[in-house]
Amino acid sequence: MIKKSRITNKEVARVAGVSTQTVSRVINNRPDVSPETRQNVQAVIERLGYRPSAVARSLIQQRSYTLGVITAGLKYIGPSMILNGMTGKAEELGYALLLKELPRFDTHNVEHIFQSLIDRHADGIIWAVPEVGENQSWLKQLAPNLSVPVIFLTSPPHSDLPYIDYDNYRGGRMATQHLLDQGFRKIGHISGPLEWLSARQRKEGWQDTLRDAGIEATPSCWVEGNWSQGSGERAFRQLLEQYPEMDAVFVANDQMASVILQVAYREAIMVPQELGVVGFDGLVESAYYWPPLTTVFQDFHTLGCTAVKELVEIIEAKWIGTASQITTRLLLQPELVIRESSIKRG
Amino acid sequence: MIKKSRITNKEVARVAGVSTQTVSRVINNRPDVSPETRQNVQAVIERLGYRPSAVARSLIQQRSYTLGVITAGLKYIGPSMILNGMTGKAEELGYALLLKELPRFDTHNVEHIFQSLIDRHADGIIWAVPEVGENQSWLKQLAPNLSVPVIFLTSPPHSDLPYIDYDNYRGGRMATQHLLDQGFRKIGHISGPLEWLSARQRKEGWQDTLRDAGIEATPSCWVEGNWSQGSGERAFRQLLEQYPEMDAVFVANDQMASVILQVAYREAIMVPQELGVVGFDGLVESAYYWPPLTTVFQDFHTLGCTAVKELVEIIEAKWIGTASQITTRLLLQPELVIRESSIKRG
DNA sequence: CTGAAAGCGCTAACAC
DNA sequence: GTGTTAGCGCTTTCAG
Repeated sequence: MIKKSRITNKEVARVAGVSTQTVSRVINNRPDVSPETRQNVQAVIERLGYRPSAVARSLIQQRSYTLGVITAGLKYIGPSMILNGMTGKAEELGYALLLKELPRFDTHNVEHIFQSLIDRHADGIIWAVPEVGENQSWLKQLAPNLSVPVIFLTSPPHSDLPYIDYDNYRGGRMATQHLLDQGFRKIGHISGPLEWLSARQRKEGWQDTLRDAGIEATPSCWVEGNWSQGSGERAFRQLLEQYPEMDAVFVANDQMASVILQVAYREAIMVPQELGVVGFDGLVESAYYWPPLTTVFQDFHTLGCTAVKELVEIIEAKWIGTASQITTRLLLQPELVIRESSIKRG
Repeated sequence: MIKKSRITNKEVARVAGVSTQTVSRVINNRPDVSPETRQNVQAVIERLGYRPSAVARSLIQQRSYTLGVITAGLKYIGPSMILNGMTGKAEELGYALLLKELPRFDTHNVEHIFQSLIDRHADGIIWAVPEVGENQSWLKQLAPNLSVPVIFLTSPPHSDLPYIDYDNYRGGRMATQHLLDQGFRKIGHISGPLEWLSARQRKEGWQDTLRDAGIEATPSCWVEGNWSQGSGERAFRQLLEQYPEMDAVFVANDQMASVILQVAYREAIMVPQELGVVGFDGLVESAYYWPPLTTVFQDFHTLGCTAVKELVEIIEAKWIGTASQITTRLLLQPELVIRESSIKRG
């Protein structure tokens, strides 16, 4: 039962006729309380609907069981699926989540965001913002000086900070290799904005795989998009023009790929016969595009789960005094989901 | 600058040679401090990188400047866009967000979720979970007994609790009326799952509008989907069968509508000439469907903003002692976005 | 204008 | 087993 006003330890103690200390022992399941006393106190707690104040506890224990999450772009599905994974795991592990969202992906001044999380005694912080432009370089200097552990959800920061991410480079390679395996040779690319590390990595994967196959990726083979549908259409039309012999295209995300499928359809370019298409991200809807889209699947939900799990491990280790040397560095492997858009039929 | 270990008020006081009280006055911008003292203390604060503990403050002030948010289905775009709106407004108003997500939309036992928020001294709670089945009836009994204000992001709870939502019923009417205006007469409907209040409301809007136009919506005119693409396809095929004379369809969300457009295309059903289509939600991608989809737009971002704004107003009013009678009840009006999928050409 | 004392709600450390 | 004392970091009295 939830009570209108806050019941305190003291009141419980008074009603139960014991000291606040004993009440404390009971709510913390300490062994050194006699069964009768425990039962009695327990009963009073239930009757009064007493709940210990997490705030007071945080203050005395110097632990809040709270994780700070810094994200950006919640209006896109990727970041929110990551968050979705985090909430579940956090709940499971008994941590609450304090959420902050940057106004833009490339927001620069984020020190006050960290501050506000630390002011609230967050036990650890998850930086779930993609690396765009220079938005991380200075951050990487800041992070080691923080009093709480931070884990990055972005590719290798070229430092010794803990991180977890999907291997975008390998994803790019997988997509391209798959198209090569299908017999496509003139493989174009529509990238994300190159200020994004992940866009660069996907593009490099494409480029290197072609090179390994003895094919050179000239500048006319690719166009830069900005992840959005609109940019996908523009990029595709430009690519058709500057690379007319193209027989397949690796698109850096599914949203742009969806538009490309539609434009191709309208322009009577047969997919996959005349144009193989592979996307990236593995959005649920990509299975319903026409034709169904082959894509590189990243499990954002798991990414979020894992981030929380790892961070909590670091926190607890630090707490127990175990080597705080748990420097998590995980590069998760994406998965190629093969559908019709890339299967060259006989 | 961020410091590795927490600097306390006391330390600042010691270094500055004043009492902790004076430090407190300075950080709270109280007028009763001499300019010199203030400057001196200010300098020490900067130098030491002192930041007051929000936790200690919460404890003494009985206010945490924290809002609890209970959401569900973050892996879908709607809930996350709402959240996106909340983070911005909360930041602006100086509140932090404590995030909880229900494992499922129809999670029943949520008392412990409220508890955990209250344990952490949230100043108010936003219930951003759609009404599904009976998941709210008992909640509405609980809410008035809570020690903190709660605001609902769902349609009229038939009680006196504050809420904000989009008018789903009117949205359904707008969509249907628009199709009628375009000269369509046999207007079918693919609804969301009817355990959802919003699905029922949209359907009712469709039904009533048809009735007002002297058209009866028989059971064969509609099929129930479950919001997903897959269900959309199934529902559409069934509807084609049981309502072959249908000349337009109002689909309860854009995701299902997108699949319907594709199926129609493949089956050589011309949209909009042979079949007018209107969706619901106003997803960004609906503008890129083929043909571009007419849809009922709800601004989720604004919904989230407004929720935070209203809740904070209630909180501050309560704090100032102003009539806690600010019972917010807002039904926002959705907006019809007309695109090609519903324009009957000459 | 400034400081001393008290206490928010809880728990660690030590008595008994 | 249980109570007492002290104090987490801050702010609200109330003196001076």
